[in-house]
Amino acid sequence: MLSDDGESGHPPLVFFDLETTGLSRDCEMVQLAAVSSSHSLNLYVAPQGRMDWGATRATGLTVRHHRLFLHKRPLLCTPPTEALLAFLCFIHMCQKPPQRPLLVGHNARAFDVPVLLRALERRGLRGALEDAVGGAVDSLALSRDLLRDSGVSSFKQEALVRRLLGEDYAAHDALQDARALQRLVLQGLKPRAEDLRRHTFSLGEPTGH
DNA sequence: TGCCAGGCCCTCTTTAGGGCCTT
Repeated sequence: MLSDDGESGHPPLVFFDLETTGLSRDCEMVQLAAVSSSHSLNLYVAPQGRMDWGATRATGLTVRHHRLFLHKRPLLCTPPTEALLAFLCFIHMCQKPPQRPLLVGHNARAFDVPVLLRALERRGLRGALEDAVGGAVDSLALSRDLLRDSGVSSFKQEALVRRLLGEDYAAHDALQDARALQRLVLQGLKPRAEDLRRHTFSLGEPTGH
C-alpha cells in the first residue's frame, strides 16, 4: 500500500483539516487536526468571534462567553499560539531529512491553507511553516485530475470516501476528516509521486480567500 | 444602509457566468 511516511518515493505526507467559525475571509479556526502514518494531532481553539450558523450546523460546535462547546458539551481548548506551535512540532516530527513533508488538505488551496497562514502570520509564525514543509497538495484538485472521466460527479470529500472506499464517516470533525482523507488518498486515489509533484503548490504563492 | 467568500473548473467561453468545494 502507498504510505505517507516518505518511503514511497515522495515526501512524507501530513493530512490536515480545520473546522472554523465560518467561510468568510476573517473566519477563525476552532479545531486543528493533522494525521501522518499512525500519528495524529487534534486541538480545539476557542475563537474571539462567533460561529456562523452554517458552521455550527455543519460541525455541532458553538461558542459562548469565549468557550467552545461540541453538541453543548464544553471542550478543553488550547490557546491559539500554542495550538499552532504544536502543529509546527507535529510537522517537524514528520520530517525525513532532507525531505520536508507535504501538507495535504481537501480544497486546502482555496480554504484551509489561507486560514492557517493568516493565523500563523498574526503570530509571526508563517515563515516557520513555510520553512518546515515542502509545499501543500490540494486533494480536491488531485482527485478531479486522477478521477477525470471516471464517472465521479461529486468531489466532496465525504462523497469520494463513500465512492472509493465504501465508507461513511463523521465528516466535519477535523480529526475524522483528516483520517478519512489519509485513507482516501493512500488507499483510494493512490497518486504517483509525479501526480503529487504536479499538484504541489508553495505556501509562499499568493492564496485567495 | 449595505455589506454578506473566493478560487477553480467547465462551457452554450475568452468582452462571462454559474456551480462546486471548504465551514
